Amino acid sequence: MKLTERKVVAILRQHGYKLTPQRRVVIQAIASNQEHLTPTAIYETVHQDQPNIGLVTIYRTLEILTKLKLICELHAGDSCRSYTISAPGHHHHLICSNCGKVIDFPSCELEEAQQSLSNQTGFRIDDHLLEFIGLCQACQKEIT
Amino acid sequence: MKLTERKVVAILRQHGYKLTPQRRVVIQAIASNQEHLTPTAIYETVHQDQPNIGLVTIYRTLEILTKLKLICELHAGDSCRSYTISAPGHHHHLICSNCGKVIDFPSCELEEAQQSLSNQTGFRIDDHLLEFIGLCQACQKEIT
DNA sequence: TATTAAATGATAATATTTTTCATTTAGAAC
DNA sequence: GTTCTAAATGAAAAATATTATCATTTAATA
Repeated sequence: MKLTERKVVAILRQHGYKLTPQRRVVIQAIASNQEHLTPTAIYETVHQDQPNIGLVTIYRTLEILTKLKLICELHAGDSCRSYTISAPGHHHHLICSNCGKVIDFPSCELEEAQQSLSNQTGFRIDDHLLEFIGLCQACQKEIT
Repeated sequence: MKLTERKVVAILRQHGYKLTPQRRVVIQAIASNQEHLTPTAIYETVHQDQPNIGLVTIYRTLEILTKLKLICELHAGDSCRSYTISAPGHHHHLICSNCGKVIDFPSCELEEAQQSLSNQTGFRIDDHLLEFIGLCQACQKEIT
């Protein structure tokens, strides 16, 4: 279960951040969208409800939400920086390269690989980036 | 064993691309560097040998080399787009977050996970992005 | 309702990437 | 070696993305 809009809002507050209407719409835009969105796409979306919002505010909000791990930054595909609402705990993403839909999954079987890699190389491994890219069912049909 | 500068040059030619001095120095810069480099970093490096080279040429060369899979694009870390010389076949990267050093490793134990994920979601999975991020031995010492 | 630190928007600055086009050049043909 | 031609280059500008600055506004608290 991904975070809901309400929870994100609550956590933001718990961390001492003010809850502005601008932040609300940014969170809503991300949370209510199955796809991952670039900063510009988010800007265009929220601009409909909130015509005065500045792009800078989008960037600032994304920075905070990322820091608090309320949203995730995705890298695969065309855009090198797009966002989706976070699932709790350690997880990864499966992304549709056609429509951008994101599915997250918790299982991570990399612990072992990571350990042996660490032994072999002497690296201290802190983190990893894993994303799967493919076509969702709907897009498979659509494309054929 | 990663590709050597010579092999990259040969493959480039085999595919009908001309071998210009500019492309040579770009390849050399990437192949001879243990770290991963951003387009700008490559530009600054080659600029020493070849002061007239344009940044555009860097971008164009990187595009071709990536298409031919002679270099790999990395995403983790600060810069969302940097390059390292390619290892042959399917492989992934372990990156030092301090010095940028890149180690590649062939083992990929994701086939199984990928299959079960595909079954669960109905996605057709085409690709995946996996990078490990940590500190190399030298940097571990340096930092403490 | 008043207060204040935090947040915003406007603007500009900087960085990154792509496009356009006239000029140059690598490689093939002779 | 010379000629030819498509491909590649560099310069410049345009387009896009991101960050910094600062005066003004506002959410949260008292």
